[in-house]
Amino acid sequence: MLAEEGYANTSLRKVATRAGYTTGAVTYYFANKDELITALAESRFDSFDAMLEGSHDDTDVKALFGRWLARTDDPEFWPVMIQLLAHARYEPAFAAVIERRYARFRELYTSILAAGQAHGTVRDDIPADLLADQLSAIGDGWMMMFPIEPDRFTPSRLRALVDAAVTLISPPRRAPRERGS
Amino acid sequence: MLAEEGYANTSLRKVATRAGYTTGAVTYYFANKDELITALAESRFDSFDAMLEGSHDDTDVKALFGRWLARTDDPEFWPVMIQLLAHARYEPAFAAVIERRYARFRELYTSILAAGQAHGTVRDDIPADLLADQLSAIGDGWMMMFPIEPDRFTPSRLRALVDAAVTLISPPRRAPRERGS
Amino acid sequence: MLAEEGYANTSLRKVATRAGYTTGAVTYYFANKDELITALAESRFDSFDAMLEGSHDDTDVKALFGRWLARTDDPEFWPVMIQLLAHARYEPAFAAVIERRYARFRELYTSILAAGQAHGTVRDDIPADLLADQLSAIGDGWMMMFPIEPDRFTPSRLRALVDAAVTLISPPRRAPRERGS
Amino acid sequence: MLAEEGYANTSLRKVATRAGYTTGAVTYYFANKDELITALAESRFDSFDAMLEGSHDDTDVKALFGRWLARTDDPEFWPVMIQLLAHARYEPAFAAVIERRYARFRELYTSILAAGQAHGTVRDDIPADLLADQLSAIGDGWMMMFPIEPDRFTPSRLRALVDAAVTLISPPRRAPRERGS
DNA sequence: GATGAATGAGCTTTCATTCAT
DNA sequence: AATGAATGAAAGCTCATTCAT
Repeated sequence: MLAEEGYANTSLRKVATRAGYTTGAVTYYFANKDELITALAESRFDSFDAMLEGSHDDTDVKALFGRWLARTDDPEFWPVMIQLLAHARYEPAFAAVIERRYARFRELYTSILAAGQAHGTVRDDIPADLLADQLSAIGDGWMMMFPIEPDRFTPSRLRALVDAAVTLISPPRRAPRERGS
Repeated sequence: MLAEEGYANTSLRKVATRAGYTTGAVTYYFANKDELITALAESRFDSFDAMLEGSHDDTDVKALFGRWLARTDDPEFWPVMIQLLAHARYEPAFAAVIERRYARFRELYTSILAAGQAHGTVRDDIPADLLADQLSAIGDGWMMMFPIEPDRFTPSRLRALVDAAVTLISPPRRAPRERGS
Repeated sequence: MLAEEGYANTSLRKVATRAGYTTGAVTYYFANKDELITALAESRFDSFDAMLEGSHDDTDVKALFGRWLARTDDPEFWPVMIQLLAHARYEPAFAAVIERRYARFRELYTSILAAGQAHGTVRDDIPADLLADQLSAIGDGWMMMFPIEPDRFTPSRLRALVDAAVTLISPPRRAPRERGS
Repeated sequence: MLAEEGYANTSLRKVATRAGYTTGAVTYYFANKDELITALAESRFDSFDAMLEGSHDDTDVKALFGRWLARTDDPEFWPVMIQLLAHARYEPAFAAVIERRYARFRELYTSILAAGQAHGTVRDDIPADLLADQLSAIGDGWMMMFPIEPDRFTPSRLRALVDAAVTLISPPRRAPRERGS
């Protein structure tokens, strides 16, 4: 519902009906709308965690991005996240959940990138935590535009974007060009 | 109101009251809520355009980012944009406005970056349009997290992020490890 | 509605329907249920004030009681007051209205009784303010039982109660009885 | 709950939670809300009866009033009674309980006052049953105002009110103004 | 004896919208 | 240009009640 109708148009009533229950049944399990939304957010982050778990001892940044992009398989995943993130600011308890979860992601990214720097597969002229922030921002930026312009995100364009991102964080190649020589 | 209360909590009533008018006055100027929100979006993009106008014949990418970040002076700017963008998907007429405006930005970015590549100030191993997409995504990603975790965006952190972004798109310096060999 | 159904069973919906309007029309005039109830209370006290106005420079306590009892003409008056008073405790703003209004009544009673004492028509072995409190309590006590046992309050019984109350506050008659002599 | 929140805000859910049970447990013992509230009323009247039992062969009206006022020790007693009485009208089965119980009280009062009249401790120019009604009304009147203006009912004011009530129903002393003649 | 799931109706309140004035 | 009255729908939520377990 969040993905299809947006937060503002998502009502307990509609959620209940869609689930084949009455409104009362929903409020029986979730004290209020906040709790319902927060539960949804936690569940989404859980599934996201599970995805990352696989790449835990991985230093392959490209594979990581690939998994992130694989989310576009489910055309609802990103739109849902956008609705949740956009609303977070106005539900402090909910914002706390997001802060906590996001912090974990950035830590993970940072450690992966730091490992990459140690192995020489990631450029080391920028601190790992800054690189993690940039990659995280790139992912969020894509996520934000995807619901608005899904057509721009063709598989080939996505591949090109991933390749470009990987190039950005790779160490400079040996002899880039005979510039000025 | 959008920034302070979020889209879901913004009503014509509240907007009218805050403006010192009655609800009827609002509906006199805007046929319906969509029109009001779309007008707001256009106005925001206009002010954004005006900002970019200054850097039109500019090839200094860092200055461009700086202007983008200068928006954090107005703590409402980014939150408003997030609310608008998050809602765009569910208001097709409104999404069209955003698509059109965003396309212009990316074109501008692309031309600036292409100019930079021609001058050798921007790396040319990635096509300018892909770089523009990445920079745009980075900006959007920051914008999205800012309303949720404003405290993370200290001036010094922002400066570090800008510097890192500039480093990412700069031409690779002579590979450091070649130096001593 | 208050009289017929009681506070707990009085809904804005029902009030609106009974008035031939929609719920929205009610909430247009009264921001919320409290305000509606408070407005009703004020109006009731106003009509009560008007009643007392007539006896302002009156020292005839019996006439005063008579007017109070005349309220039983409108079989709704007392039940409404009971509902309002019973609910007052749980609506502080509303309780304030009642406190203020009741204080005025007691002052008026006190001044009337004091005048009666000066004229020798009211016993003076009890301070006027205490007498006023007692009379006020008697009136409230009747009011409270009336809605529950209306049948007990026949016109003749009411007359007897008024006469008894007047006797209670009258000065002892000269030679009550040859008791003990 | 009745005392603290008022009848309109008292739900089976809240009662159950406060008792440490589920709603189902409440409906297991009480077929419906009416039955629960009626059971509460009976229990309250029982405890009130027990109080009166002690003064059964008592002719000391002052002591009787004293016991009535002692109820203010429990700041919930009167508010609960008010909620019950105010609601009685709208629950016929419940009103019947109150009628029956109140009738008993008045009978008791009447017999006590009649005994007092026989002993010369109570004025006999007003029939005992009317006096009983007045005293009952006074008690109810206090009870009604207590929850709204508890601060007015200081111990010393209560004592003064009791003394005044006793004076009201006492046999007239020799008329003071006759004294010196 | 008590729970937990669920219903269905109803509540107060808010809202976008309409329209006569 | 703007108000004020009113609608009608929907919102989030609460509630008494039922009933299988």
